[in-house]
Amino acid sequence: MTQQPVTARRTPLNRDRVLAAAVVLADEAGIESLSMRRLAQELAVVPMAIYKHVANKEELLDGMVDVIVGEIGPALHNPDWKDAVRTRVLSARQALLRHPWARQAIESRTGRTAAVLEYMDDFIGMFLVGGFSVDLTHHAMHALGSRMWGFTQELFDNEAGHKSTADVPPEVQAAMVQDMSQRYPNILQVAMAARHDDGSVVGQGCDDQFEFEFALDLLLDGFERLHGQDWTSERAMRDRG
Amino acid sequence: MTQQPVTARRTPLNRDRVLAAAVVLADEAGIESLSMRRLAQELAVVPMAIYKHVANKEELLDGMVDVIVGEIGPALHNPDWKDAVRTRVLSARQALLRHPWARQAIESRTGRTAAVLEYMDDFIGMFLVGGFSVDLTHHAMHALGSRMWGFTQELFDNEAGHKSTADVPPEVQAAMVQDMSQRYPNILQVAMAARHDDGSVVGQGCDDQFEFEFALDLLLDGFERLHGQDWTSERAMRDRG
DNA sequence: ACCTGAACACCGTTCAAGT
DNA sequence: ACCTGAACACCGTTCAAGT
Repeated sequence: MTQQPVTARRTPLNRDRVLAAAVVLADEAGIESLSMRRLAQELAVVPMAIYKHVANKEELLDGMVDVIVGEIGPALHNPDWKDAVRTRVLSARQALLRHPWARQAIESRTGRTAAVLEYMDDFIGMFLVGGFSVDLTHHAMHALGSRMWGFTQELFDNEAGHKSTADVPPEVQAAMVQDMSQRYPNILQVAMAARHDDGSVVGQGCDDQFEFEFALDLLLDGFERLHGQDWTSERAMRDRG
Repeated sequence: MTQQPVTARRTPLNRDRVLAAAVVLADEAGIESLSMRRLAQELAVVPMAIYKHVANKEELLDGMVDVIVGEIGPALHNPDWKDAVRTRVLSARQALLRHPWARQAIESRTGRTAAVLEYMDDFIGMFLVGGFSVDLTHHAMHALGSRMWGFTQELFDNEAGHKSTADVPPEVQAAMVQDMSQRYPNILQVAMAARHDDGSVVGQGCDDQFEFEFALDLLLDGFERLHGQDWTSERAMRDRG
């Protein structure tokens, strides 16, 4: 029997199929490998066919971010704002962790799509339902910044590259530590203090999830304190001078 | 008299001249316009000549980040850690604001150059000199995240594009607000509450510097509190369960 | 040994020629 | 009217041929 043509050939292209394929391609080959031409190839389609469903590459990336936002759990209608916000941020983080490229994509977007605006609107709603003033909510959103999307700037690269310090000869590793301790004594101290299970050097073994929650809770506790004392930006600006 | 050849022709190329030209080009034409070929043209040099001074484009970007880091004021040797950190972060912010592309460049770098490591080492030193435990310092650095470099994720795009809401007809603006108030009522509330001098809509009129300092101080106050109660990550993890 | 033009293997997107 | 091949105007980087 003859081989069936790939499904991509049979079912007609549509926006969702384009976006889904783009997400898979970015997941598997990395965002730097995502090109209109490569994507078309993956869809078994001529490059220009994609332009029927997204205006250009920018719109493709917007759509991909929308897909990720769609994977974030819904906002809880919960009077306990702290729990609601915390839960949703950690849900966003889970979605982000499934798609390593998403962080960079979100950072690079300048405009905001409808899906993103909806997410933010819901997010703001959690503070307001929790009794926050519009004023404090505004500044809290700014303070959360990218943590609203479940990510933080990493201190050190923990991407591919040094997944295994095992294949570096121990004497070379020792020399590196020696060198680091002279050049960057403070970094070394901090790196050594961070628990590590594998005896590796910098940027390893520190628990990203713990770091994320540490910073998140620090901010949430701060918001709670300000909320409790009826903080207003006007008063804060007066106090500052 | 004959025109002198451009200085670029006469003084031989070196790494610093290449980096300086790249910074100027990115400042003036935007980071998206910075290509090896365009940079070569700006230096009145054949494209391949640049490769004598930087291995590839990645290294060029690394070097450009180093230039910006070099513009940040030195760390203060100040027992008042809070003042020292605050001052330096705001100095970093000034440097960043002079080079709009720098934020994206820093975010995109995975490895860390010597200049960046030095900056971080100095930065850590401010906490240690201030009496912080290595443990708390570690987590504080993570919590600061990109704020260490003087930037935060913007909530809304305030780049070029809507510098003047003036040229949008008022009836169109009114219709947009009407539409927003139905779709994204919470965003609209927050946007309206943010003071604005110019009667514009979303993302305008909110004082970025105030927002930055608000979040920074919230974190610094949090660090101070934890420091005062001899916080340790071990205890925090035990408490969390 | 050093320098560099041409070439290679790509891009995103336009456009006119085909059905 | 729709689709698409070829073309355009770029990329970063390799490499061999020139000095």
